This record gives sequence, C-alpha cells and structure tokens, in this order.
Amino acid sequence: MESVFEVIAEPNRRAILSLLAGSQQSVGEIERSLRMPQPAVSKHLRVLRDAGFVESTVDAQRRLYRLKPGPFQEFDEWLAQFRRFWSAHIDALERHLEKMDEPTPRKKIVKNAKAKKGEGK
Amino acid sequence: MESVFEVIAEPNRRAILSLLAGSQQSVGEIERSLRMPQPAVSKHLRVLRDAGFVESTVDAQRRLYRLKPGPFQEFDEWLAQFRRFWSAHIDALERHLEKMDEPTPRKKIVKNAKAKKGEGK
DNA sequence: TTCTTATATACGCGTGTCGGCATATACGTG
DNA sequence: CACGTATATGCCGACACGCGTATATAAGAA
Repeated sequence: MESVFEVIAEPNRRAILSLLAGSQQSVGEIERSLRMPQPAVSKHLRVLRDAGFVESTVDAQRRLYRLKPGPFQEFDEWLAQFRRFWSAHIDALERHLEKMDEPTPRKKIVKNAKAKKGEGK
Repeated sequence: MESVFEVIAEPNRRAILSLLAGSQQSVGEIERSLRMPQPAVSKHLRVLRDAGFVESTVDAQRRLYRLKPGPFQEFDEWLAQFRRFWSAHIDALERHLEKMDEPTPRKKIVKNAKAKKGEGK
C-alpha cells in the first residue's frame, strides 16, 4: 500500500475520510457510524495514517483521528493534468490541438466508431 | 472493477491516462511508449473504457484511444468535500481575512502565513 | 490488584486482480 | 487466397488485500 491512489481505492477508507471531513472522530465513533467491526476500523486507520491522510491525538484511552491535507493535494495535482482537458472540453482550442497533435495520420481520419456502452459489470 | 477509484489505483493505467492527456494514441503507440506488453495495454484499456475514462475510434486496424471527461469530474466532486479543508493551508489566509473582516484594516493581519511543515507524531 | 473500556495487532482464509503466454479476430496488402 | 500487422481475449499461476476472529496492549475505575 504505497500510493495514495491505492489507499483511496477502498470504499471503507473513503467512508472514513468522508466522516472525518466533518470533524475529528474517535475509533469507536467511526465504528458505530459506519457499522464496521472495530479491528477493521483500526486497520484502515493504520493505512490512512501511514499514507498521511490522517493523524491521531490521544485522549485517555481514545484516539481522535483527523484529516491531514497532504495526500489530497497530491491527488489534486495529479488531477490537474486532466483538468485542462475536461473543463475546457468543448473548447475549440482543444479540438485544434488534438488535430494538430495527431501522431500518425493514416489515409482517412476517423470513421466514427462507437464502442459499446456497457457500463458496470 | 466497479469504482473509478479502483481503476486509477493501477500504476500502469495511470501511466496510460497521463499519456492520453497529451494526445490520443493507438494501442501500439502506448505499448511502445510505456514498454508494456500489448495484451497488458489492451486489458488496461478495456478497464479504462468500461469505466468511462477513455473511448476509442477505429482507424484501419488501429484503435485510437482518447480521454473522456466523466470520471475526472467525478474525482473532482469527491475531492470537493476535502478541498475546503486542505486548501485552508494555502489560501485560508484570504478566506480567514474575509471572514474576520475587521473594521480595522490598520491592524496587522498577517502573522506567519505559511509554515505548515511536518506534523508532530 | 482486578475489571472494564478502548484501540491495536496477529493469524488464517477466501477472493480479486495483475502479469505472462497463447490464441482469436479484424483489417490491409500482395 | 495467404500472409503480416494490429488489437482483443482466454487461461492460469502468483500474490496481495480485506475480512473475521482471537488476542494483546493501554488506560481508567473500583
């Protein structure tokens, strides 16, 4: 589990992060909110902490977990290289660049294909 | 492979996406650029297409793959719930000033703006 | 101390997924 | 037609991950 992408691939971890986005929570609170066995919560928190998503402070026997910004920034930076693409996707400039950038122009250009649209599996 | 998060958890798939962020590419071009066996490329492209990350058009025997914006928007929306939180360290200053909006602009507002490096453990 | 609460860790199991290889399909050329 | 190119798919082995259960550690209460 090295990359932030693998860490957030897990639905339960994303749920924990969303929960913590509201406010810091103890392990028990997360456990009850998400109805998830406590060892599972602890283990996911361990992964999240190792990846820098969260940090914990001690309150008696409890551990309060809260978010840390680092990995989210990292994710956002990765997304940046595509943001130009999808935000200005209708832009004419985009099409122009696409055409100019076409690597190996064969005889004909596109033939309009439609890949089948089977979503979900 | 149902969620878009699982799809981008794979490093090779992210490499393909980054490549396509530049311009559309054929399978063979991806194969050579990333030095990845062709079946691997096709398999990853299949996953990416099923998840809506890419679409393909037919050019003779080639398939040209290009990005689609959908999933990236989805990431951005997911990130939105945290953006406010982590961007706080970057431009919270402005936000903060906006909020506090003191009637005394003469006061010094900036203390130590940045300096958020290294968390205690 | 002993008991209870709160959290972390260890162990084993099942399953999904990735990589490699072989093969199938599709298109173009001679 | 046969052949080469371009891409897709099927099969299989290996391995990592998440889950459940049991147990360990730690702190407070009695």
